[in-house]
Amino acid sequence: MNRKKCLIVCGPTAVGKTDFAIELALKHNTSIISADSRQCYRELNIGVAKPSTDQLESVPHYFINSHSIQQEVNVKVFETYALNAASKIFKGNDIAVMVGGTGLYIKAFAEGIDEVPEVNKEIREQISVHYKENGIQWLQEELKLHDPKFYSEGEMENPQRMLRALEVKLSTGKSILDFQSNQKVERGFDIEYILLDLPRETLYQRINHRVDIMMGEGLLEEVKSLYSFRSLNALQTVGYRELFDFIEGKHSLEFAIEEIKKNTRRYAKRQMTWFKKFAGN
RNA sequence: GGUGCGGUAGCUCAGUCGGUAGAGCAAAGGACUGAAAAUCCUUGUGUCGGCGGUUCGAUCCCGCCCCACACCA
Repeated sequence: MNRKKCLIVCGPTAVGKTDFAIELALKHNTSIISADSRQCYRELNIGVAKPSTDQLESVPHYFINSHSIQQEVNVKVFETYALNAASKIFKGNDIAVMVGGTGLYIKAFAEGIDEVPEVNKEIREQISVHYKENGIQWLQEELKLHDPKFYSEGEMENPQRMLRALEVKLSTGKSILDFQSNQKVERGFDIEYILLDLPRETLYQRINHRVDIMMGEGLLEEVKSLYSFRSLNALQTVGYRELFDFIEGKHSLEFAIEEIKKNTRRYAKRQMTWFKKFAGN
């Protein structure tokens, strides 16, 4: 029996991953698993640069429009979903195509992510409330008290990591660091990375241009229609946050658009640090 | 034409009572185990507008010139 293979197309935003992956999937007569933490939401469209309707009809896609912004989607959800999708695809194909820009999701799919028991929802909520009221200093004190291992080894200036560390410790009694094995799992299929890249200047021009196109397509109207959901994780997204600020009168539309471009460029830069590592393997 | 105020890092500016300079933003590099388009870390040499003068030494003081802004004509 043939060994199955997943081709993972990665690269910074606006580099041309979508078109490339469609061609690749058509060539192998297979399906695509998206590894994008925002395109999975059906309520998000213009701002997340989804494949076109035609493209979605030409190749079956997984993890596009598969969730609602009101659902909790995270790296574990993605890992489970993507592995399931891959096994479905491999029933009829030797090749699967994955494409996306979310480095952590790709890593979880390719190398696995350690199992951590569900955290207690109430604990999570309480921690969140306390943090909002008392700031990072409170988190530092709590971790010093409850999770000295994380306090000495973890990222003690990074609220998101600290929030997670604290909720895990208080829910399970163990430090999050003790759940982390740093072992890659064996997936039972081969993985080949295809890194798409462009000169920085060209990429930045494409990003700036794409933002203008999104505005022309009605991004502002889409954002307005989602305003009441602005506090959801799914809406902590470049292109949406900046326009929420504009809607609230914090700055002009021109400024918001420049911010979207800038934040997209920064995002692309962060993506590259993930993909350089993948491509190096 | 005259007067005033400026010309310092890509941008906005601070500063050096004369010993060749530093913040914010931008930018670059990096990290990443249930928010990841998130979150966090690191990185600051630039003819201190030009040419002269004074001085051991000038970005700083003096002179002239150029440029910008404001006001007066």
